[in-house]
Amino acid sequence: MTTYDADGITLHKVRDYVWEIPQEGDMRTPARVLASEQLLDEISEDKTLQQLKNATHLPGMTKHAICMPDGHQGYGFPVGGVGALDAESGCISPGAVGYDVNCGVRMMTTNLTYEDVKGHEEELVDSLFANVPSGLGGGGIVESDIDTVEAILENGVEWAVEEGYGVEADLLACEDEGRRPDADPSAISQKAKDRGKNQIGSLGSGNHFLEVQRVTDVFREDVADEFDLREDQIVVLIHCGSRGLGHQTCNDYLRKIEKTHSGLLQQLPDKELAAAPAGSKLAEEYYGAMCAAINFAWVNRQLIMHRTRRVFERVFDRTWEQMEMELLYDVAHNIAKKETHTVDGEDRELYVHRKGATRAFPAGHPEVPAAYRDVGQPVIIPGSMGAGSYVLRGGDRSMEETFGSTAHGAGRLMSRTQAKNEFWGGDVQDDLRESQQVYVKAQSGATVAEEAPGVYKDVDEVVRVSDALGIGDKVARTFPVCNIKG
DNA sequence: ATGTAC
Repeated sequence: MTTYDADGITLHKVRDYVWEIPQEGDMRTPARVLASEQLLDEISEDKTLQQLKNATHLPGMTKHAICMPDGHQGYGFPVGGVGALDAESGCISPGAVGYDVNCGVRMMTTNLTYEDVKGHEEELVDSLFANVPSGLGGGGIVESDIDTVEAILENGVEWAVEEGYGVEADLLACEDEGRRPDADPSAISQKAKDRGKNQIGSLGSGNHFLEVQRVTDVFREDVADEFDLREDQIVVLIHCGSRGLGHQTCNDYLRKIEKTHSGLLQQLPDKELAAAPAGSKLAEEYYGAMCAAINFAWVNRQLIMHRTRRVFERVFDRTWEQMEMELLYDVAHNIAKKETHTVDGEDRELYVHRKGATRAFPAGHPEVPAAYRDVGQPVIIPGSMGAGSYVLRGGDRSMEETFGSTAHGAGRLMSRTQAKNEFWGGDVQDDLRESQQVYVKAQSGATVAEEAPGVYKDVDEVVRVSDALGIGDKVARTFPVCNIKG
């Protein structure tokens, strides 16, 4: 049997791209890493494998804890991690969802081609930068009060459409039609609501961005047709999350859960995995709060998308309807969701934690929107500013292999601090502009350095593994035209 | 990711 030794943790090769850490000691299940040897070399550089192993100690872990090909170290639980925990006898863990609840991406298609945009890059990037709020701290598209925040937490994108920040069709291209029904605004603290009220419609900082892209390759013509994607087409990618509101919510519940469920905490190998037992008051409250934060992040992306339509109208002097600027899909990267999965022939209710992982339901799944049900749900994988991004579709093997999930991006190779030592933001910007015709505008040079193309894994390799495993299949590839960030 | 610090 082929094995891989990573600093005290031995992985056994199950088959191509599937590696298993066998169950031992207090592990409740084995753990699996889905990666090529090249990616496994990178994944074993930090604490990812130890964190994955630790995750198998969570009560109710089902089949195995999984690390995606883009996995790296996170708070307690790997980014690029999937953990399906029994929703009746298991638990729910905020650290396995992530601080930025419903950090995610959406892609909007257009009928413009690269030729239409060439020569307008400067104007476009300046106008987007001036009109889409970004960076740390406050200032969003809507300045609101607590009542408005509560309506957003309760109603999600429905609120945005009622207020004129979108159209009915936008709802259909969103998971749960843009509204998580289990949201409980009363479970979100006053402090979190205060942080959220002047950040509605704002990108934030870090790896969050808005990018105008062109489609460079189509791999599955039939699926690309259904997604309305074709070569040379201009599309827009928006990557952001729930800002201070989600961050505060994660923090609030970690502290409450550590205190109330200290007995469970003591059984876990890492305090950062703090979890609330299924059925407990805190598990219900956290789930309601997380779902409300999910709604907030959806509205955030919706407002930014709508503002982008307005910017395109001014720059190209046509209406957004004439440019057919339609939402392809919106995917969540950081959530836990109650889902029914078949495990050993039995239907089970599970809290599927996807932290830096994307739902990738295949063709025929009833929760895939009708427009995509015949081909599988769109999966959007942002890469770096120098490498481009991918659109996949949920693969036929995803339900069996990964609880209907795949990777979420390229995955970091180095920490932000390390990135700032290696790169200078201004140089990165000049390089992208001169050698790749990519126009980048950011609030802070440090953010550009932190997000330099060189800090990311090879997105082609990540996607190749997803495709080879049949969990997310390649549909199209895009390359940046201009990018704004925090 | 984040009012970049409990």
